[in-house]
Amino acid sequence: MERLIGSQSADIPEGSTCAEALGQVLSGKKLKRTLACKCGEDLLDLDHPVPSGCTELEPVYTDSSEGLDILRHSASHILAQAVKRLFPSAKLGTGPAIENGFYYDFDVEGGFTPQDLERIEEEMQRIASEDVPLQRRVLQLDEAKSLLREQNESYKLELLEEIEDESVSVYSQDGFLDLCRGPHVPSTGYVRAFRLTSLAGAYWRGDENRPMLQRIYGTAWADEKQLKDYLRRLEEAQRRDHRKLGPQLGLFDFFEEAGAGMPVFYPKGALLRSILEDFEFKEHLRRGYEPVRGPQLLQSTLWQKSGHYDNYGENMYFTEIEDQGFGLKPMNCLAHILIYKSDVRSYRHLPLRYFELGKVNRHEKSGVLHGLMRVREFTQDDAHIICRPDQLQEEIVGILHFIQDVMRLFDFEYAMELSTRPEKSIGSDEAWDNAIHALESALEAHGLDYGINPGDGAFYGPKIDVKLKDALGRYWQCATIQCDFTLPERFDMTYVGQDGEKHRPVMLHRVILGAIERFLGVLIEHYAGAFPTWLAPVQARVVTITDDHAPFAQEVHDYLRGSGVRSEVDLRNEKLGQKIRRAQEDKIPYALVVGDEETGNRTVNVRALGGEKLGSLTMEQALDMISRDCREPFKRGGMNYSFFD
RNA sequence: GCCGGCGUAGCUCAGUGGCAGAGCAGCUGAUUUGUAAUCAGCAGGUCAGGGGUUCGAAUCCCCUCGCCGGCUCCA
Repeated sequence: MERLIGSQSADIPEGSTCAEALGQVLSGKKLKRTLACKCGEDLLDLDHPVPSGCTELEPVYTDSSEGLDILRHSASHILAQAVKRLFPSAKLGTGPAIENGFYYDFDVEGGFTPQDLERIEEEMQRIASEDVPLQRRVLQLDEAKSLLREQNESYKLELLEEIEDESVSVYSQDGFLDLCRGPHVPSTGYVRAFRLTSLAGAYWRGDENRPMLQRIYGTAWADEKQLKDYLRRLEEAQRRDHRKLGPQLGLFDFFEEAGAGMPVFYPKGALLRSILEDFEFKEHLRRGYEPVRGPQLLQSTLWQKSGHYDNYGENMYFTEIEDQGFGLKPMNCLAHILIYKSDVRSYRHLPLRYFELGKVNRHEKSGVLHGLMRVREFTQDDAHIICRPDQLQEEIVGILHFIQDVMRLFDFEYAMELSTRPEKSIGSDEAWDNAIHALESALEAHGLDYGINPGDGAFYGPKIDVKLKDALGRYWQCATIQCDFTLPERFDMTYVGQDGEKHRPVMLHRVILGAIERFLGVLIEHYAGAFPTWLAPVQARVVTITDDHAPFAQEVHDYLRGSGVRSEVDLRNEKLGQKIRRAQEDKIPYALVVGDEETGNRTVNVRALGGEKLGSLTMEQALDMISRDCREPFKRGGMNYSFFD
C-alpha cells in the first residue's frame, strides 16, 4: 500500500511496523535519531504495526518537542525501575514528562535521602547501558488488575479502577512493569543524557487530604550537550534570582526578627518602587481613574457582611480593642464600596473608576512564601470599576489596553488565561454567562490569544489572569480582571437609571502590575538587576581618577541631581578600574569619568553599563542623554511619562 | 499547612566531639592611579534561638524560628 512518509511516498505492506515503514525512506543516521512515529495525531512506538487506515507517517526525532516528551517519559520509567531495584517495597505513583524533564512519585518507607538520589541515578545509568527494550503489551482490565494487585501497587490499582476501557496498555522493561499509555523509546539505551535534580513531597493526586508521596525530579535531553546547556542555563537563571540580587543591589531584604514574608525596602528599593508607583499614579489619572484611599483596619462587622470573614477569614489578621473587632484589610474593595455608597449615583455618573495603591496583609501559609513573589504584606495597584452592564465590555477592553501597554513598556512576554465558574460559587447562571461572555468578547475584540482555565474563577465571578515568567521559568500571576456581581448585591449598590428606577451596577476588580512587590521581583529577574534608565534607582555615577578631580566631579553630580537625575559620586581613593568595576557590579546605567582632560574642558567621559564608550559630553549633554533615555520607552509604547515632570 | 534539605563574620564558604578560620566587603595608613579587583595593617562571631547528652558541643539529640526545593493554596 502506498503511504506518505514525510514528503516521500513508499510502498508499505500491511502489517509492517512503524520502524520498518520509516526504514524504507529514512537514512540510517536519521533512523537512529528516530524514537517514535506519528500517524495523524497518534504517536506510536516504533515496533507498533502501522495502522491499516494510516496513509501518512512522520518520524519523531529525539530533539523535537514531541520526541523530548517521549524521551523524558521513558526516563521516568527508568527512574521507577531503578527505584524498584533499590527499594523493592516502594509503591509507584505516577511519573509524567514535564517541561525540561520528568518526575516520578513513590510511596517509600522513610522517604529518600539526597544520597539515595545519587545511588538511584547510578542505577539509572546502569539500566540505560543495559539497553533493554521497552515492550508494550495490551492487557484485559482484569488481567492488569490482578497483576498490579500481585505487585501490591495500590496507587496504580486506584488509577485502574477509574479506567472504563476493556483493555489497558502496559510497558515492561527487563521485568519492570508499569501501567502506561505510551509511547516510549524502543530501548533504555536511548536515554543517556539525564540528571536527577531534586527531591520533593507531593500529595497523591494533588489532594492535600491524601497521603504525601516522595517525588523525584529529573531532567533529560537528546544528548549530553543539550543537558549541559540546560544545566548552564539553570545556573545563569539562579544568578538573576531576585532574592539574591535584591539584597546585593541594596533594594530590599527580609529579617527573621521582622517576621516571615515581611519585606523591608532599603533606600534604593524604596526609590525604585516609588518610581513605579509614580508612573502608575499618573498613568491611572490619564486613563480616567480617580485616586481614593481606604483605612488599613476596618471593623470586623464589615468583613462579615462582605463574606470575607467566612470565605477569607483564615488569611486575615484580626485584632480587638475597646470591645470592638477590627480586621487588617486583605483586599481594598470595601472602602471603595463605601465611597460608592456615600452618594446617590445615576447612570450618568458611571463608570466610576476608583484607584488605590492599597497595602494589604494576608496571612499566607508559611510554606508558600517566596522572596518578593509571595509575601504577607504587599501593595496592589488596585482599582474597582463600577459600571452599568452595558458598559462592561468597553471597560474590560480599556483594562486590556492598559495591561498591554504596560507589558510592552517592560518588554514582557505574558500568557493570558480566562478562568471560568468554579464548583463553589454564587450568582445566577445568567449573570455568569454574561460575565464570561463580556470577558471573552473583550479578549477576542482585542485579538488576544488566551488559554482557558476551567473552574478557576473567583467564587463571585470569572476572571482574566496575566502570568509572567520568573528567571527559573515559574509563572506568577500579576494582572487580573475579575467580574463581580456579588458584592454589589451584598452591599445593595445601586444607580438610578434613565427610567428613574434603581439598577444594579457591575463591579470589576482589577490590578495591572498585580502586587508591586511581586512585580518588582519579576522585574528584577527580567532585567537581571540592570534596569532601564527610567527605572534605575541610580542612573549615573560620577567617577574621579585622582583626588584633584573631586571638585569638578562634585559640581557635575550636584548639577545632575539638581536637574532630577538620580546621581552619585565616587570620590574614593581607588584606581579607575576598581571604580568602573564597582559601577558595573552596581548595574548603574552610566559611569561618568572625570580626569585631567575632562576637568580641563568641563566634560565627562561616558561609559554605559556593559562597557560601551559614549565619548565626552558636557554636563548639559549628559543630562539631555539621560532624560531622552528615560522618555524613549514611553514614546515607543505610545505613552507619555517622565519622572522629571 | 505538608514532605525533604539547610542555617558559621555584611557576602561567599572551610571547619563534623578538643584554642572559631579564609577570601571579598568594612575601617586605618601608604599610594594619586584613564575604563571590571594597588599594597599593608586593623577590626569584625551568643556558630539562628532555646533546651539536652558529654569532662568537653559549631559538630550528637529534642523543640522553636527562619531560609531553600516541591506539594497544596494564591497577587
